[in-house]
Amino acid sequence: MTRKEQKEERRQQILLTALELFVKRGYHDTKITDIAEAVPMSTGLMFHYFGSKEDLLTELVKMGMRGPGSVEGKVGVSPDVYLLSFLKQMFSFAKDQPWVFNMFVLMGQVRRPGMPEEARKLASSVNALAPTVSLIKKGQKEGLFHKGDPDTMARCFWASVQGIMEEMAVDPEMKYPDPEWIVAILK
Amino acid sequence: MTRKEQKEERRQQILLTALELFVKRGYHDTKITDIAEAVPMSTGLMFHYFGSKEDLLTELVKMGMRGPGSVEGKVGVSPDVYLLSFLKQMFSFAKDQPWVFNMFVLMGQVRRPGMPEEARKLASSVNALAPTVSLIKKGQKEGLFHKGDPDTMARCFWASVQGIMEEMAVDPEMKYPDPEWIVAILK
DNA sequence: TCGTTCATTGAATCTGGATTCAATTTAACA
DNA sequence: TGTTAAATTGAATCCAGATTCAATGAACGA
Repeated sequence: MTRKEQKEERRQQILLTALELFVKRGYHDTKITDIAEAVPMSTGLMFHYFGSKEDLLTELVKMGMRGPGSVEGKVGVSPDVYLLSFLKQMFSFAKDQPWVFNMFVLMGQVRRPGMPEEARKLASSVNALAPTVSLIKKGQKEGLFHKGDPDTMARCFWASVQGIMEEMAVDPEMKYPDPEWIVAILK
Repeated sequence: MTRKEQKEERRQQILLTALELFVKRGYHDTKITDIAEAVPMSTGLMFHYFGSKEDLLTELVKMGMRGPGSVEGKVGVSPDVYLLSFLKQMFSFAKDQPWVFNMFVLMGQVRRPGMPEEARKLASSVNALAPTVSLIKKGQKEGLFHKGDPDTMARCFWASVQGIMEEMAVDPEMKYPDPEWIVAILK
């Protein structure tokens, strides 16, 4: 089955390359040709591995959904510490595992208007908010977080994180922010 | 000169319509046809007013640059209060002057990769950060804000604001966040 | 070694929109 | 009212990319 493994590896190669380009240049400005060139591989061959540019994006989203992404919150860990460590980990990924970081950014971007419907719906279907909402409620009960609608707070929190991560993705020069700052939105 | 005024008004009409659509659906997914239909006006006529879709975007950016946008910080007002009132104002604009709000969001979006170069460079040229940076330094001196690189802090602050505003722009249902939460990033 | 299947290429299509344009209508102004 | 510039239309054209495809090469099993 070396043949099949070979193919799977090539697929992965394309996915990773596309991920990087999509995040760096934006989906619409990344031509199939650009990805092919970066892999590298002929343009036509891209379609041997993925049915279309949209499919490629969709696959990335699916990959992102399988990933470690979610914020579940373990019992016994206080909510603020938990979110903090999540952010810390994500920032550290930015260094040694850029693809995890990029994936996070992409997942956020795909939800925005103007992105292909299928991928968009998929990405929007994972309600990443829910776990955070209950984490926030818990935090409020414990007096760790300030008052306010937990749902709105959760959205603000992630919207901020998304904004900051995108800033970082676009400008690798940018210094890493202190995760504490971001969690402060809830405190 | 009624003729000229008439034309200017029509131009404005197009700009406002485009602004709304660009923010709601995204630049790439908004076809010239969509704008024309929304104005309403024939497709061809659009090019009587603007040379191209990119020009239209560029004009919007120029308009945004003339606007009230900047955060200057008056002497005598403490930095945190100042930023707070800026956010409050922006949120209230979301209700009665959506175009101001949308413009703010657009200016942020245009800086991102994948947007037309000309508009992108233009929008990036206004260093909106500088005033905030000095505001932050001042705030730190007064002990209002926490320690940290002022530049990074400013970028995080605005990236968060941008993220949250986009969230609001996409989902008008969303409840308004308390501006205090956002300024908390700096405290 | 031979045939078969999968990988690969890149030039030729195809297509969604942006853009153009010749023709038509409108309305300011003499 | 006639003249003329400006507004307007929408169908035809153009073009950047995505997508297809016939041809070629490489590797595997019998």
